[in-house]
Amino acid sequence: MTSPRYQPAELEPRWQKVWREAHLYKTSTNSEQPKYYALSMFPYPSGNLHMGHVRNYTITDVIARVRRMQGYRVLHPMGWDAFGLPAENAAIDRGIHPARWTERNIANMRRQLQSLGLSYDWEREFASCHPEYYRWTQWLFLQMWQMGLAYQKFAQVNWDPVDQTVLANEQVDSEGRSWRSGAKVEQKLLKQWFLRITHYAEELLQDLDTLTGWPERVKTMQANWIGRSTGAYLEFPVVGRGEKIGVFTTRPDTVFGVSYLVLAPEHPLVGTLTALSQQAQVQEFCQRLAHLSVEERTANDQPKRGVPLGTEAVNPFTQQPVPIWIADYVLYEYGTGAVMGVPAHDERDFAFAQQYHLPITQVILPPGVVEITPLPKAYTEPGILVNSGEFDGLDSLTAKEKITQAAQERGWGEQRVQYRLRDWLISRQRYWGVPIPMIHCDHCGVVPVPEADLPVLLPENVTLTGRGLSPLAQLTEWVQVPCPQCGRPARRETDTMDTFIDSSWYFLRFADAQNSQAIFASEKVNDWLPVDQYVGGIEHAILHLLYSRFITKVLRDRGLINFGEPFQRLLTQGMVQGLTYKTVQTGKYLTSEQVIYENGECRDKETNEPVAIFYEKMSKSKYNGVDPEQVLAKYGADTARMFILFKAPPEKDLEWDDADVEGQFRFLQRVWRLVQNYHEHPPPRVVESTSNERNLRRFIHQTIQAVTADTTGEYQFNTAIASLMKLTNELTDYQGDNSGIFDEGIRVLLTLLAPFAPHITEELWHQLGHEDSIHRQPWPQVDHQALVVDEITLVIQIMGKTRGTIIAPSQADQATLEQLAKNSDVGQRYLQGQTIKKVIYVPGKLLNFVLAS
RNA sequence: GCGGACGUGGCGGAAUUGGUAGACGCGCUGGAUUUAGGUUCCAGUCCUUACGGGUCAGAGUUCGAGUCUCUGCGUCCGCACCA
Repeated sequence: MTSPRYQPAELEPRWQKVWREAHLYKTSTNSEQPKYYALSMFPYPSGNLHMGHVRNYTITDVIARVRRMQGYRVLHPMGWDAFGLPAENAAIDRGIHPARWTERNIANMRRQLQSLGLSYDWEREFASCHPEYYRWTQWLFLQMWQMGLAYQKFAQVNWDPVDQTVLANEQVDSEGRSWRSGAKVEQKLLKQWFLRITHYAEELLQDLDTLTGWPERVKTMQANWIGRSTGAYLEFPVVGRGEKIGVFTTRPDTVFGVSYLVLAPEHPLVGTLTALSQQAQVQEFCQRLAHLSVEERTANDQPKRGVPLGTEAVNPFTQQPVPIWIADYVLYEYGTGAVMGVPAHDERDFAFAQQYHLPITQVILPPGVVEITPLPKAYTEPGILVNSGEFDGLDSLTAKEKITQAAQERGWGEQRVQYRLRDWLISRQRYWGVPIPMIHCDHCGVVPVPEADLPVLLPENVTLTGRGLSPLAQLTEWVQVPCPQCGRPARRETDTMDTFIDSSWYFLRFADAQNSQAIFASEKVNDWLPVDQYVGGIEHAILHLLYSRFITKVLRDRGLINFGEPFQRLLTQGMVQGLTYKTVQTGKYLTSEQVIYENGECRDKETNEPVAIFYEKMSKSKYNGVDPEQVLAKYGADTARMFILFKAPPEKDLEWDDADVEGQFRFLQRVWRLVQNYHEHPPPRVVESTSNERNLRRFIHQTIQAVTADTTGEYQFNTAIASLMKLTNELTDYQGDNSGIFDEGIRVLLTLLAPFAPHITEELWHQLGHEDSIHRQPWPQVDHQALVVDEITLVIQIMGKTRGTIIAPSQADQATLEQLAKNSDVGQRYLQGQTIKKVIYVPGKLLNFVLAS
């Protein structure tokens, strides 16, 4: 009798079809069961799955499958983050309508996902570009408008010259480049829509402490991004005029050391406060700055440049007049857009004062220093106040309080908390996004589209060129509408929303995905949410994860949900890296076919240039990608899943290695053979239990314990699979004299392996004669009786060094064990003629003899 | 500059949280099967002939340190003129 060979290409699609037709992964709504919501970040439908997706979805799938077997009702959905620029660019480049391009991509990626054997409930699928979804995105925007959280203002905004749109601060990297196009971002003054995320700054920061299931570094990044600082708001009256200049400072204790004030060049007071004599110079300075990119302007190593306005303000504490300047190092967007210059105690002010020969007045002495000597650089640490009138002799900490208090009492200022976080700019001058549901009327102003008129449909017939105005603005017929309030002719808003809004609430919609009457039923969302386990890339540490937390709090305050944090546990999976070839000198990326190995060195076939080989994140431009479809075709989904989970722990980067993929394929074949041999040559049945049998049973239950811990506590799928390999080896080597335990071993192995390799386990399960799906089996329970041992290996240490082990009865007491140890070979060798000063006994583990030296 | 994470065989990575360092896999070495290559199976694989020595380096706490503390070195990541 020949056993069938393991052929994933045949059995995987076969089982996928069976599961689909049986609705095996439909979400259970049995409220008797505890709920579990396992979610991967939904993908942008670019057209093809990459390995990063495969890793992300495999991790979440295992978690979902384990919970399902453990008796939870599991929500494990999938959808599409389907608005965005690539669709529009495809339309411009290839003349395909974004909607059709997107639908086609979704169809292909859905097929790819299904071939991975992922246990999604496809009945809850949706795409953010469908009106059934985005009408609720618009509805959400209207709620925020009513709450005063959505507003329009003129602002210096980040303009991406390549994608022809504005960007949020979060979408510009530290080099001043667009997160998407990589183009250097320019500054433009435009009227734009914002969401008032700053209203939640304090809560977004505070609640980070409650997110115990989040990686520390994500929380740190968010905390830094929010950037809370405490200090004082102080006002300096302008000499001879009514205006006052308000500044924010974290160092009110240095206020007696102010030798000038600086406004940001964009500050509205610049115009009125510039003296006639300085007008030409100031104008020229501002114009020069306007031409600089953010990066050029804010580079740290640049000399600080500025111009005096020719007017003065009075320091209320000293009654001394100080000159007012404008300078490039003061940011209009932060604080009040104006600062007090204290050169002695601020590095930037020090550099500026030196350059323009402004006075440097020391008002803080380092602890222990009593005399003022000229400073070589700014002293920025706390210290003792001098030259500060009534506050002399106080330490910085106390002085901060007292001076702020004094300012408050005398009407010069107040205590203030300042955040680095800015409001979220959501206007996009692009087509493929959610139309902002607002109407501009010359008589009524900005008027929201009535809820009954939602959705504001994105018009289909549009010509996309990528140039000029926002595409919607060119559709005169679409733009012209009667005002909902007065009925007179009015214009639609032509900007669309940042696609990050779509993804800031999609996790809520999955709880009630088909609702056509409301954004969702609150009781369903309150039942399923928060997400128990969220899995995605670290690149969203700030963007998506901060926005989602914000929107969740907004909906809570609107009374729609009863929780304030959307994601209980967050797992940020590492990158998938591919083997990369790059020429050493020219830095050119090569394919594996373009290189040749000579004398152990790698060289460019064409130029003979030396080539560096290393691992780097997979990407098309680096020729280091591995196509999931090809891997699936060659080894099948189970092998791909096993490899990805085994090669590295989920948070760490993963180096793709074909040899290791082979290794996983071999392992699955060993499992296959084990089961074939098992039911072809059934071992004889014996009733009595032997020590051999007890050992096997203990091994089986140790494996259950280990795999359960690795898949439900800290996720360590690599060690879970290692345990399954050990069990497989143990069962393969087992010289069976009783079949009952061996049966149990095979059954446990297959059920524990099922979440990782769903197809092969289902096939083998049925080969063993079972009718029901293995994925409906309960998770194996640890029998603690089986873990009990009658003999233990006790470690013998002498002075803390391991010198050997002894086998001892597990019930033996310390005195017995000590005697056994002394009589053992190790004892004879090391303890002869020595004085034992002390014995350390760790029950079940070790005996340590401390000798008199 | 500020903040965070990390440093273990040839490689990816384990180590019940202070108790036999190197599980599991890859690679490699030898052997068996095979006409051969591949597959499969068996044995070995931290260094050292041994005594011993080993978790980036150095110090400390402890009966005992990969694990805790301090110093230094190195790598990676985030933020960066935020007043």
